[in-house]
Amino acid sequence: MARRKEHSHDEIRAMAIQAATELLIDQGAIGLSLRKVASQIGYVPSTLINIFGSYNYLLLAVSESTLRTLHDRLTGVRATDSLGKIIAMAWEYSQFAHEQRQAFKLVFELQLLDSEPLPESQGQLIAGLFTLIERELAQLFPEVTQAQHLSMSRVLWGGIHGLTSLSLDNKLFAESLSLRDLLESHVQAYLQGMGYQKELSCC
Amino acid sequence: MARRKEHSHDEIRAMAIQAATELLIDQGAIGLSLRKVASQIGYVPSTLINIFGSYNYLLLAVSESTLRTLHDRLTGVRATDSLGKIIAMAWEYSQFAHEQRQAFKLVFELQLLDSEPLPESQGQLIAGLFTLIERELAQLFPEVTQAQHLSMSRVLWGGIHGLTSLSLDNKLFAESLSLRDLLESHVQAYLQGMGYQKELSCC
DNA sequence: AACTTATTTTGAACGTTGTTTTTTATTTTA
DNA sequence: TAAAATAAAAAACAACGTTCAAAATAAGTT
Repeated sequence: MARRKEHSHDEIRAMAIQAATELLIDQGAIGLSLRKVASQIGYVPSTLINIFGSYNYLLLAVSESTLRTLHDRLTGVRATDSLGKIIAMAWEYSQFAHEQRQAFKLVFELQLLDSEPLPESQGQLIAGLFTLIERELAQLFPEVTQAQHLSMSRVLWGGIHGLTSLSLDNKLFAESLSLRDLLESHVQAYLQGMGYQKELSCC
Repeated sequence: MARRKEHSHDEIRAMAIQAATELLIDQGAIGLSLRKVASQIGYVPSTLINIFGSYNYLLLAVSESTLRTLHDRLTGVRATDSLGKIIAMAWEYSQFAHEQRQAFKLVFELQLLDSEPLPESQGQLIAGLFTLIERELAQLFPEVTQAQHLSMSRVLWGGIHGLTSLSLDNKLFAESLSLRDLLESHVQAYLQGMGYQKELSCC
């Protein structure tokens, strides 16, 4: 058979990504498969393989879509000062992770084969998350080099990501502690340790 | 057929865990399967299912073994002071993760079904990692409550784990920065921000 | 010692997976 | 209109985890 031409390839791409995301949300990662996605949108496995290249690349497209949504959520965060903004973004990051648990985990747990190189777009999307923090750091530490902004943004985001990931799998083993407080403690104390003083005249 | 009785169940358990670990090391997570583990040790898939309960539980046993090794590595760390010890353990943690990349990822990415409850032993093993840091925090902050030691240990370990995980997947996007420096910056600055002063008389 | 009963490993079967290859139907081109 | 190119579907394939009935050994009984 051939070319029903009801939908273009780009349309099929979008349909597949959406169907996969929905399956991921209400069936979990275990309930997601190429065949289910295909049947969900009225197509057949081999058609999706032709379009995406492989099942892994379909999952990568889902991951990319998730990252875009996350990035949009983070740019929407507002706060009065840069410190508050970093803390608010940290909280937004963890909230998103909990709301879209399976999709979030997919982003960081999907592993491609050696024959499936990671597209640069995916890397740029993650790097874009770091940039959001670097911008605020430039405000907080105008006297410091950009290389140090880079370093600090990695440490900050690494901690935010680690706390979020562990919390997501209930591996913090501290029921009495709230994730929000942990995130705030991390950001606040690290920046303080790096020399940040909240409009404070001291010594 | 039955009861070759060449090996006890415990022996088969150990053989399977070791074979799985070896497959994991030199074939990657993709090259690991119940059937391969079985054939590697001269048994058959259903035998391993009888013993472990499911393939997932076999993987959980591998994860447990990995956690034990990691814990042993961390307890072997020596340093002159508590701050140095935390930093050294952070570095040891990340080194182990890179050396046993696939096994390390398995620990945090294995997801059980709802019908497969997580054994308490697994939780206690992870909690045991936090305890190692709590002990040092008690030395550094003798005046502070245990609840705060708990909180600080989570923040510290969350950051260490996050930086390590991102580095493991090349998702830090900062080739110029060394993981070691990032870990040290994290631990040092956070503790400083929390009030730690390295034998310094100030103000 | 022979027979019966349990026990335990196995082999075959099942349903599902991603992927490859072949077939078939449609569209485009000559 | 006929031939060539194209694209979707169907079928086949190999591998997976799991289940289940059969088979072979061990243990227990007479």
